[in-house]
Amino acid sequence: MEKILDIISKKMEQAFQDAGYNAAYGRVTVSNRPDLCQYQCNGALSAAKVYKCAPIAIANAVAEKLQGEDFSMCKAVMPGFINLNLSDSFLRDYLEKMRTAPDFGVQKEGAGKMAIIDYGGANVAKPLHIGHLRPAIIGEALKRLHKFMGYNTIGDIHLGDWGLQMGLIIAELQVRQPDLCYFDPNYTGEYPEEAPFTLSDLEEIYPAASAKKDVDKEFADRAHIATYENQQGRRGYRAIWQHIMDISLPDLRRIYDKLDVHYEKWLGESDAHPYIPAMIEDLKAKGHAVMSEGALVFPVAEEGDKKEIPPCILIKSDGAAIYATTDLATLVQRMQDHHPDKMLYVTDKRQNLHFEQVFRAAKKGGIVKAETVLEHVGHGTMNGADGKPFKTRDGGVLRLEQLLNDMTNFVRSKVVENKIVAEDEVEATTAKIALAALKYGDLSNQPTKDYNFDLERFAAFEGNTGPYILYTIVRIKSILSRYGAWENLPICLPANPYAQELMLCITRLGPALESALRTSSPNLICAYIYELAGAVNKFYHETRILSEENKDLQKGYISLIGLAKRILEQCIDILGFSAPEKM
RNA sequence: GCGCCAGUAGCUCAGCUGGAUAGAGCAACUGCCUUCUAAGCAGUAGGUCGGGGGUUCGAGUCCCUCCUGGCGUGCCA
Repeated sequence: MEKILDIISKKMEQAFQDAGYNAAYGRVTVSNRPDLCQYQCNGALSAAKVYKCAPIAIANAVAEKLQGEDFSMCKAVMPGFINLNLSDSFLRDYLEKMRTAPDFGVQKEGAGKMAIIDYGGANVAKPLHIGHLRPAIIGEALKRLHKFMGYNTIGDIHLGDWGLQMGLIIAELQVRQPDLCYFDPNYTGEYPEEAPFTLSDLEEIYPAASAKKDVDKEFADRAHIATYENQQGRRGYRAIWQHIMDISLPDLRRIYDKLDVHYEKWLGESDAHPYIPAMIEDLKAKGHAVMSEGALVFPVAEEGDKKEIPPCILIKSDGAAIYATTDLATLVQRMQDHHPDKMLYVTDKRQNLHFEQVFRAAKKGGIVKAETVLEHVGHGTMNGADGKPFKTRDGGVLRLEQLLNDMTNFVRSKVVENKIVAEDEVEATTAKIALAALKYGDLSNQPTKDYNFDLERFAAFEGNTGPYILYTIVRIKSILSRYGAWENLPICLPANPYAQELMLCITRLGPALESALRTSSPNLICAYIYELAGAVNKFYHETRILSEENKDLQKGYISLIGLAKRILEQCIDILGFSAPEKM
């Protein structure tokens, strides 16, 4: 469906033209003075400069040309604004079309296109911690948004399973259990099916090894060698690597499931490895890859750079591949397998330069097409309530699962206190509210900004929070279930100002989703549904629905809140959570 | 040094391509439940938009400069 702003802008542009002015001045925007009008056009003010006459004269001339039954008001006011109100019938008809159209008539700009969203970035052998929350939540929301907007989507977790951390674990394991067959270069038999370590062993080994490499240079060297040898396919190391994968992945999946975050592809850096040699040869042949300071690099600096862009390092001086190498090889793989039109990387914003380098190399090297969209969605850091980096009491990093448990426990106590749901529904309801609190709390911030995590504020049952949105939906559900069949009732004319405001708010769905997509900003969806929920609650408060005696009017009311409910549910589904029946 | 980002109410943040009176939430205070879930609604109070210049009829928004904080800046990811 065409957006209202586009419809009335066209009419306004025509009116400018009819009045003898450039049509480009006719752009209409949502009013910033809702007390005066619904929509406004400021074009006469800018036009006045060019045509050298009073803005109000232009506004008057244009307003006179702009007539039609779509408007209940079209008025020029000082100093030269043109204020517009839609007619009630236009509004009703537009909403009725939204109600009956698939996906509310939102324009599917991604139709026929493929988008790959790379988010998560979990490392195997390391427990998920709070640093993994944002990419998971933001990435999942962006993926669902793309899907809703018509894209074919693939979410890829892009595991960290190939870098130095694997070498560190291998090296540390050798220190602890030097006699294992994996370390015997002459061993030719089958390796045991059972790993010589457990999940909790791994979770202890990695941080220990990581700390050791900073103080023990000899150990660090061994870890680098192990990294390289593993990448080269040393049998025993690959067997250990497989054990690590087999132990880690189910646990990662378990926690992502709890977050309602799901990946179509569980590929990692290791999967890109087979693509590296040919890619390197190709880049060498094209003259892009050159030796510098002992490493093979791809210079990506360009004229006009404001700062010095270091070259993209392809092969380190010790022979091993690096992050940039696997990212480029992953692009080769993705282009071959899926031919994506767009790829989004959701990671910490501090990796911005890295992606700038990789993207430049990918374009210059012909790995992706010139028109392939590559975007780094760099997110900020989640800090503690005090604004400082989030630490546990003993100074460690808080596990993601612990964070989720804390939130769940907090919410459960409130759910129990409220006594609205039956005892056997407490857990399911709690889980939904906790997830909404956590995700909405995160997603309502701009992705790029750091924010402070405050459990009590996020889970607060009032204000701009996930629970507030859920509560609004639950209230509507309650009315609809008492009313009965509501799905096929037509929208009626706006019978009161609250209904009108709600209807106007509903029409802004499409633009809200579009700008969220365009700027990769799920927070715009949050802002939209907060506004919509507010409009619903005001309407709810001011309008008796179930006791309305005019049955046609009542049908219209029911239809209206039914539409609002469907939109709210669609939006929170994009954000990655859902509403309970009661709360 | 260079580059990027941020600085808006006591706190946490919105503010779309410059436009009419800078908006929410929390905290504070005040009303509204015998009536569809008060996890709600309505209201009061609170701001020289980091400082200073400039462009413009008009600047939180654009340009310059300074201050403060964070981050990045070739072999980690």
